[in-house]
Amino acid sequence: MAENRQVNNQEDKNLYQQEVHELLKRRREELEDLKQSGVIPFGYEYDVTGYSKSIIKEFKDDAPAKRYRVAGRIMSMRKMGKASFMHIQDREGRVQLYLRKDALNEQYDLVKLLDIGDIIGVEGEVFRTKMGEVSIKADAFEILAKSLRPLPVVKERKKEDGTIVRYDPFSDKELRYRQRYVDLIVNPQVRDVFVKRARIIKFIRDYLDNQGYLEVETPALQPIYGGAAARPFVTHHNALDMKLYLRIADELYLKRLIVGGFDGVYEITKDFRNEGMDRNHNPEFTMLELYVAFKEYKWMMDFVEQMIAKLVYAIHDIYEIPVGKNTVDFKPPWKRLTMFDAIKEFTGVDISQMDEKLLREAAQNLGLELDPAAGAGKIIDEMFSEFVEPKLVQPTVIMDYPVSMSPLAKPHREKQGLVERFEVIVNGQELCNAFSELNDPIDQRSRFGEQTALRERGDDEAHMLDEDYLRALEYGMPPAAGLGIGIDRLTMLITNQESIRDVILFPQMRPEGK
RNA sequence: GAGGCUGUAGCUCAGUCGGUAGAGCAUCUGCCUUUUAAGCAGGUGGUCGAUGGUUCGAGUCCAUCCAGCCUCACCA
Repeated sequence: MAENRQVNNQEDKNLYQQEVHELLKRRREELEDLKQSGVIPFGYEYDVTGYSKSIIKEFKDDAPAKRYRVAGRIMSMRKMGKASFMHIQDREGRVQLYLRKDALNEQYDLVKLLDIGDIIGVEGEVFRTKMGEVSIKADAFEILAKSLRPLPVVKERKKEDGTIVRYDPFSDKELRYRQRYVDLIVNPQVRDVFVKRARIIKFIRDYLDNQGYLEVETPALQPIYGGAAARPFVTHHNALDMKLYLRIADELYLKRLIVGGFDGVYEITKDFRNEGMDRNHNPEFTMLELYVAFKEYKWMMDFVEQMIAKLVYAIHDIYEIPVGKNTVDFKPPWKRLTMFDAIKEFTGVDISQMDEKLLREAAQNLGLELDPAAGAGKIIDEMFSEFVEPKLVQPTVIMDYPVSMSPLAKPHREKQGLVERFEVIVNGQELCNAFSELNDPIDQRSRFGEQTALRERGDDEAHMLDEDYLRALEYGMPPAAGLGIGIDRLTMLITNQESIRDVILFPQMRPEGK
């Protein structure tokens, strides 16, 4: 009850502000004026025959004028008494309109009721103005949606060298994320990032489909979560009266499908992890996972290298792209280092023969502060994260990880205590994670046992024992290589965005309170 | 979770030592039929994030809270 009242108060307040605020009030009055004069301020359709950029591109000064019907949002206006110029924005970009009284006759009176932000449809001939801009001379227009809120006005000026100066850009990050629709309208570069994101996902999907891999869907609601070390979101199913978790990874279900006889499956979907948020973490994020039967991790290295390089080329037409202050060259082959060699290269310390005690000493000599509970694997990971990872700017494959950090990966065929796992590091960050999949059910059970022990010691991110997954492995899973790529971070890299919030349309935010 | 920075008009921002809240754009009125950050003249518009305190007086100083960003921690 108290909650309802609060909501109502909030609604009242919003209504009140809409009533009172001068700019909102004015637009509502304009809307009434339009209705009074018999104009429908929210049209039903518009038969569009041309788009801004294409129209401008196809224009020829010496050819007969072409007619088009265009539709878009008014982004700027210059009203000059009996003639007006405006730019409308459609899916391709912007085009200038020229509206004059002697072409529009009595309809010209409506022009004074148009605002920046309104969506209109316009019909007319293309021509070039005295100042040289290809424009559309309107002989009719319709209002398709009257805008009732003032759009942030971003003015642009083209300098003589062709570069565009933007004045008063809509730049408040909080407002941009909360009102992404406004961000997309006024910041074309934001739109571009999300178009690229879509192209990235489509490229990957096409690439995998063309190689014969099957796209599948596995449960997002899971009774037992697994496949990664993370805390889950918990929910409840009413009819079954049971606790369910939102997936933190797809891995264990996809490998069940490898058991089932599909020999190449992938999924591109949302995972959910109940953790802190920062420039690299959003509670829901998009993962690609791929599993290929009868292959192992070195095959997967070649595969990822090719796929990512081709992806970068498909998006940018070049392998070298700017990432932050650096230029990253994705052209294969990429440097490959074992984790031990990488640590040796950047710290001068050879840890390949060290036991936990020696490792601890070596780490402390390098100035690392260690949790006393940290085991050998954790210490190695710390050393790597601290001294190596930040320095790897160019794509680098790091391989052969300690077994204790990889409970689902297959033991290294030659090196005791390691698994056949690799990550690709770019610009100091993990781009993907992959390994030869553990298919020995006895070994897998004992790995789960170690995780259970960790869980009992209070590590709530340790893996849960998944009895059904073990049952599946006991039927026999072919050897397989698996790969995980965070699509959001991949997109950050390829579009050179420094925050995950800039590649997610609606990033998670605290509730808006006023 | 800790520290730092930020919050002033629809947007982008100034605001000095505590002394009657400012600019540009948007918006309104008037003029203007090839303008383009259109122009010219004149207006409107503010719970200074919220609450409390100090003070004769707070946008400014103090405390608490809210939101955002950054760094660290946690975490892939």
